[in-house]
Amino acid sequence: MGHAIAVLPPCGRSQPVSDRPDVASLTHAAAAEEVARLTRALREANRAYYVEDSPEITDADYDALKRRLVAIETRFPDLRAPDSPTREVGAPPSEAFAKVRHAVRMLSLENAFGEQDVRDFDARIRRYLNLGPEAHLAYTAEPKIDGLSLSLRYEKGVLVLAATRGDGETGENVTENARTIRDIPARLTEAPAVLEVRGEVYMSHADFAALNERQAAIGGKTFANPRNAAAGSLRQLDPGVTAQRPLRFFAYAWGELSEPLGRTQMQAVARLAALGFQVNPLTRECDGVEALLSAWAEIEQRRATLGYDIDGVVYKVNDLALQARLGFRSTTPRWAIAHKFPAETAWTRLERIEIQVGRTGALSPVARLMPVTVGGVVVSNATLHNEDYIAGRDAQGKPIRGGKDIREGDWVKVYRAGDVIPKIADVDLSRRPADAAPYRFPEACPVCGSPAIREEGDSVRRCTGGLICPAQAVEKLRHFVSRPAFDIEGLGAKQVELFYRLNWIAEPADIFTLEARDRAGAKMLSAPEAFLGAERSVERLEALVAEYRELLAPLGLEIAGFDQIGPALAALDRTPLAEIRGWGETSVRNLFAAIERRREIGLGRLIFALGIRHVGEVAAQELARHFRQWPDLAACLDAARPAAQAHRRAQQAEEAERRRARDEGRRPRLAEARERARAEAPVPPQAAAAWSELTAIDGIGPVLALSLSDAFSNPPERAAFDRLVGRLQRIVPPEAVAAESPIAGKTIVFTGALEKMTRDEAKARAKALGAKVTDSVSAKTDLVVAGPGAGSKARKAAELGIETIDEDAWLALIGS
DNA sequence: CAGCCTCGAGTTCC
DNA sequence: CTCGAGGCTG
Repeated sequence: MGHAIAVLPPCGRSQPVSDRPDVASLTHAAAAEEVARLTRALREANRAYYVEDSPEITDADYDALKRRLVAIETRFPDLRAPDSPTREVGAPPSEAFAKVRHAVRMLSLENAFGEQDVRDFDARIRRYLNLGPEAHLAYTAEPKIDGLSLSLRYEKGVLVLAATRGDGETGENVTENARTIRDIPARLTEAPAVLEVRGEVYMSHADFAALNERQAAIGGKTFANPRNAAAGSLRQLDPGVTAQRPLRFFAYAWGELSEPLGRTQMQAVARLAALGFQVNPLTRECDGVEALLSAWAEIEQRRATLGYDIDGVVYKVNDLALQARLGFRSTTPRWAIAHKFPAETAWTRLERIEIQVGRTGALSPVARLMPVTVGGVVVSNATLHNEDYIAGRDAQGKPIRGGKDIREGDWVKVYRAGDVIPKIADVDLSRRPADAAPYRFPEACPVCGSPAIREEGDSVRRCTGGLICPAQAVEKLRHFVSRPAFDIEGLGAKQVELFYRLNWIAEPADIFTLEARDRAGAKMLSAPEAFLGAERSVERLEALVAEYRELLAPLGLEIAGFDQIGPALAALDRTPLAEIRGWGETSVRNLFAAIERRREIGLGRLIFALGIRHVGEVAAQELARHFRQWPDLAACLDAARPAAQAHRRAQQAEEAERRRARDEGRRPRLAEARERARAEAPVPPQAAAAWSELTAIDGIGPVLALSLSDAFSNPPERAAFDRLVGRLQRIVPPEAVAAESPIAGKTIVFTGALEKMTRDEAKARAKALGAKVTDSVSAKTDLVVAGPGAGSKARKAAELGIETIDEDAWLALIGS
């Protein structure tokens, strides 16, 4: 069984750090010996990594060694040498936790906020499994604990690894800390050879209150709520501190297993309890959706008396074989959902509305609030989405049902959507100040002053400044260095922003020349005077002085007036980065090494990093898989340009026709308008071919194709791409997906009825195995799976001589 | 052509 | 985490 998408290596296998005795049980002599050994190993690894550029051990192993050394040094402070590899400057505390890959991804859950969502969930599952509305379908219901998820790996019954969820794929190794939690057994008897138990670490209300009292008494920091207290406690560098914190653990799921825990969710949970884990006593089996809803109501009633925080009820399909059939979407299982309790709300005053400018130029209004506690957290900002949201109208200008226009000075009801994002639920009109005026949304970018335009049918107003706009430039850079993009260690959002403001980096390519400029003693991209520009208004000058005062103070430079900004920038320009306050030899060396490492980058990451509108991680990966080489992508886009232009002209013609028709009060003749535009400027065949190659890629439609074409044919933007690519050493094509699967890279068509699985399932399986599923048979089709009742598609396949198999042969082929 | 599903973009707080 | 919208399916 197992819905395990076991493409990732099991965590912690190659590094037997766990075989070594607990730090707590080490003698001083043994510790000293191990410190010497770890120090040697880390030095050697550093040398291999930085000097020879050929890492001898993996990052995870390196982190594991380092983590062990930190633990020993924490227990025996006298063993911490002044030149210990753990003393690297600038490494934030979280770096001390090794990163570990989960053998089986830790997913999040889809949320349901009302009865209807739950009924939709049930209906969707029935549809997917081909079950009628009356068919018996059992679920489980259990309280959703408000803590943090943890994965515990047991090998031969011994706890070898505890990892936080992280991004679901990679978490942090917190084994030493987890060992101090009473509910987490260090050893299990009669456990499977490999067992990954997943559950929630939490703190009870009573323990939380006592902890905060203790913290207050010793002048330590107190926590806002039990969840933060639990998170803060688990992520202590010193396991000794974690041991003092009253953490608890409920088990409710599992990752990699060497043998099944049972046939159903209920059985598996019972087995976890039998193995010695705490499982939530309110977990129960529910027959059908009505039973789920009454379980929800009952658990909500008992919420206040449980003694720990819960934020909803989790429903799961009980039968594990059905869970396996249902499988996963990109980040959530199809067989589970979290039915949330209504969010807590609080009233406060909206002080003012500010506008932020995003990477794509979107102007987003944010409400600055009088700080207020909502659900245990102090909230001082809330999103206002867009212009219409504030005005209380929808995109068509019609008033939103119950919508009110939101004004500065209003009293507003705040809640945290999904317990995270603060939003405004209501406005108290009776308390509105008499002088409150409707908010006027700016029609120019507040950062660069360019016009901010709202395209027809679009809900957001966008700054048209493009790369001219500093806000957009910074946001693009932040996107570039973000985790799913270039992910340069030591160069986070904060740093790129600083470097941008100091004029050391203006575009991605500049990151790769920074070290050379630093060495040459001239990091700035243009002379300080030129960078600061000529005359300005008095207010602008004051703003600049304030901005640079704040920016430069942490670097040890005091700014009193405008005249001092230039010289300060010039002084920084000459000073090697390693000598600037806040930086050190080691952190600078690490930063430059991290930048060097990224001269080799996956094509998908590169495409995503460019920050082209509509092109996210998935589309970028899809493009990379198709083109495999950067020049091929660029060539296709160059070739497709006339077709893209034609597409845009056709769109504009359609739009114009729509407007004309509306004015004249007749029905628009869109096809005609399109046709006319097309006839005026015919598209060369190569361009048409390139355009269809593009739009034939899974997930790439005309909007994405146009956006890509725009980016590549806009000269300044294209030049920036080319400069960046010129600075890279190697662009790595994506790994062929599941190359070992018999259908990898093939194009498959399903036709007729399928009896043993639904069409959705069959498609999902085929995609997971690296195949492309389409629904029309063509010369490009590799395989047709025909069930009973197959008609024209099967005939066409036969005509074209395409391999056609039945459902049983298909099942045999994919091995299930 | 109309729903449905997924992806992309923007946002908050610690 | 949510909303809007792009793309695919029927």
